[in-house]
Amino acid sequence: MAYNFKEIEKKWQEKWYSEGTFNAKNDYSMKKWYGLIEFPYPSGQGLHVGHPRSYTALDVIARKRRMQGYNVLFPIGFDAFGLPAENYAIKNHIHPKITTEKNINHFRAQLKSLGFSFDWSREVNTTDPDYYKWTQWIFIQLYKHGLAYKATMPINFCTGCKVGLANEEVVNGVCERCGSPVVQKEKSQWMLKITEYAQRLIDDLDDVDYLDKIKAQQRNWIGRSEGAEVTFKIADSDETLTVYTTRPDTLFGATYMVVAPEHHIIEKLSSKITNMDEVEEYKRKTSLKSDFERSELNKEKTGCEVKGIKAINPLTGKEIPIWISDYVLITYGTGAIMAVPAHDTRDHEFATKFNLPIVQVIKANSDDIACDVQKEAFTDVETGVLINSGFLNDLSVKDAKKKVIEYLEENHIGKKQVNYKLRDWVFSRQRYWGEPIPMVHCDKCGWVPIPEDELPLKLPDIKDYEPGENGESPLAKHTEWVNTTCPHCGGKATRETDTMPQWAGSSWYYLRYMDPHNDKALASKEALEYWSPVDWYNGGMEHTTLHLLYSRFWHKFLYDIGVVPTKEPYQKRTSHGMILGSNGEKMSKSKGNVVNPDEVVDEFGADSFRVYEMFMGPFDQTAPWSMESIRGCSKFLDRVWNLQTMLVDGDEYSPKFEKMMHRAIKKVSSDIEEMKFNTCISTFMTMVNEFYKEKTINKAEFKTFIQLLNPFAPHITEELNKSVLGEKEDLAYQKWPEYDEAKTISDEITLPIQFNGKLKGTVQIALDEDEASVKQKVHEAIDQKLEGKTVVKEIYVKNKIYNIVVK
RNA sequence: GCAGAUGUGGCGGAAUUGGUAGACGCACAGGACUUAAAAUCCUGCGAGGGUUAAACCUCGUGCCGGUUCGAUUCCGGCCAUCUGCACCA
Repeated sequence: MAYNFKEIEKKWQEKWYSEGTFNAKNDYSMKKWYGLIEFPYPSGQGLHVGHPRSYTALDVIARKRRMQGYNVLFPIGFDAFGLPAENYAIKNHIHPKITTEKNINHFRAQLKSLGFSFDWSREVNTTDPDYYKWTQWIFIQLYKHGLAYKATMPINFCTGCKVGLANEEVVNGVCERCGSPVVQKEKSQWMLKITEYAQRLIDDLDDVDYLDKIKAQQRNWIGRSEGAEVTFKIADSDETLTVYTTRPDTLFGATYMVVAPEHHIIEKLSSKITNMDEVEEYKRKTSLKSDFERSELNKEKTGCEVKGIKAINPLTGKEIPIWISDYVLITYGTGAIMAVPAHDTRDHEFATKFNLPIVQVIKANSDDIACDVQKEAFTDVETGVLINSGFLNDLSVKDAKKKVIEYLEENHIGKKQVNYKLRDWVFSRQRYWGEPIPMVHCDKCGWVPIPEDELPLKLPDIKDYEPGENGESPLAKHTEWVNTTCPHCGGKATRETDTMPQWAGSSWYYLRYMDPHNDKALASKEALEYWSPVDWYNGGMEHTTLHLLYSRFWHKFLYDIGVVPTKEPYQKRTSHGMILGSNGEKMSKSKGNVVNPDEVVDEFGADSFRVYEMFMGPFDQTAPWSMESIRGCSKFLDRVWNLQTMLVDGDEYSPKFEKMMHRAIKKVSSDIEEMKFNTCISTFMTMVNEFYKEKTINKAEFKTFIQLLNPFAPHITEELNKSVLGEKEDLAYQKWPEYDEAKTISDEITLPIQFNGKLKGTVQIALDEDEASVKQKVHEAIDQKLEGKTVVKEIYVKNKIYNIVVK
């Protein structure tokens, strides 16, 4: 007898969502739990089967928390600004607002069909002016506190379409749409000073419960390094060139310098440079490459000597040549390096190619370690000792670093410097479908934020979303919107026409959920105090270095200005693995391996879908989709449904199942906390197999079983609770089952016996049986196999194993 | 290239974190039920050898080496795959 999931699931969903069963309560005296999933971008393709993996996982936890008596906030919303909607609009001439609304309606219906316990009364949408009013408000606060500034930054510029492109739209250096070459074009952009928070973003990781791999990736991305800045004089000039190095100890070995092709020194000294044509040509070639291509190590090094100018090594006093090369990035450090080919792999490669001198200044402290620096750079920091380095000779690398920095500081030619790989956040987009940046430019007053009581600055309703000429935003064409008056002096002024990146809205959405309809503040003080921080945030590993870091940055800023009560937004962060197509590749239309969740729900039901996604593999690892395997989960739920045919009376667990029941409660309770959902499901399956084997289950066992299963398969279990057990109260808020530790422990143990670590037999012993007695039993069981062997040693690990070392 | 992860039967995976490798599921095979099929229920299922059947023996967790009474688990070195790299979200 199969259960009618179509009817049953629909019935419960209608009840839940019309009654608001799962809405958070406004009773701030209750203990709270705030669970968060990354709100989706409502794409035209609809929900991906990957979305429900994360949502089901946190839904399971949220449902368990309600049963544990928490006031649960488990909200949902839509991150709806973005490129795809805009590109669709350009192609099909449908306003992004319309497609976005349509897509959200589709997503909402899909999400409801899966029975997630979201609080739909708090739904947010980043494109709603009532929402982005506060995104703009935060930007203005950032500006007022000096954390938003204008800088000239390169954008990808398509030489064919004459428009700015996102990185994603650049494929192998050409425009995705027209195939024309893409170049880097300088443009004045809004930047956010995330680097000001770099140290705190590292330090405060100690106070949060993130997976270690997430912390590691954030730390590496921020990339703190300690070193020195050293200033090199340019011969016959007042100009200087400052470099950043993590190896100031090798300064005596600096035989040339390399600057990024964009470095300002080139312009400043252009009159002295004798091969400007060559330099310009190299710069032009570089502008075709991304930073990513430029930093690839295995590619052949390229470069060009800047002739006519020389730098002076401040320690040796020698003149050294200056080169430009694209492996030096303008965005890191000072955009210039001192090259020590003897002790840096990249410098060595470069020096070898262009025949530059290699001077050894460090040797190994042991003759056993080979180091022919003409052949290969010697980079070992631990075993190195300084040579050919004047006052640094015979020091270890560590001591030499210290001493040379002291020297540099005393002589005002350098200083100790901490550097971060993290760069400031380019916050401007030359696009239509984003939050307008609420700034006005006045010739007299400069940049002026619009008054806060005029927020939101609404995105004008335009029809031509085509990017403007020369990489301008589409908004730039709408002069009636652009031209305005200066809020400061009342004179003529123009609006900023760039919009914000999609990251803006998602950097603070978790705050809005706490009080989504507030029109006086982004959320009330009381709501922020009660709900902060998010207790558990789950999302993809791919968001670790961008979204997660950006939102931590914004949160810390809001903390600094007294808006939020906690230093960190998220107390705990976990991640889910991607779901791949059945061929083990990423799902994509072109590969034809996309699974539509609607079809799966239609064929197997929401509960089967949810159980399968939890069962398919370890939660934080990628897993391929399998239509065959989901059938197994659907079969499992049929077997659960049919347990009712073997149901007997009983208020307590029967002796034959008692241990299994207590163990199951213990295991499922802790596995959910550890996100080991796959082993929860296998526990349920094993239990059902046991009930089938005995062809009986009593009411007490049945009740506990459906309670444990409820967070995973809420519809079928609520139905069984009502129709079979006749309960009036839904499972959703019933108390989570408890177990008795004493009843999970066996008093008898099957003890494995090994010879040299290999299993040779087993023996039954009592729990904590004394060793002499165990030894006797083991030898009774195994002695015949010991014939002809010499016992060297016997090892007994209490209640675990008995190993006999034999010869 | 840099950074983070992963590698166990035909397949997805489990293993109390150093202690019986392969739980649970899929696929497959056999049986029961049925006129029959589907569904359902029951049984078997790492490889090789061995036995009428068992017992039993050997090998086996990407590869090479190490530590240990004992290694999927710890250490060193390789190889392969996946994810991110700042304007996709």
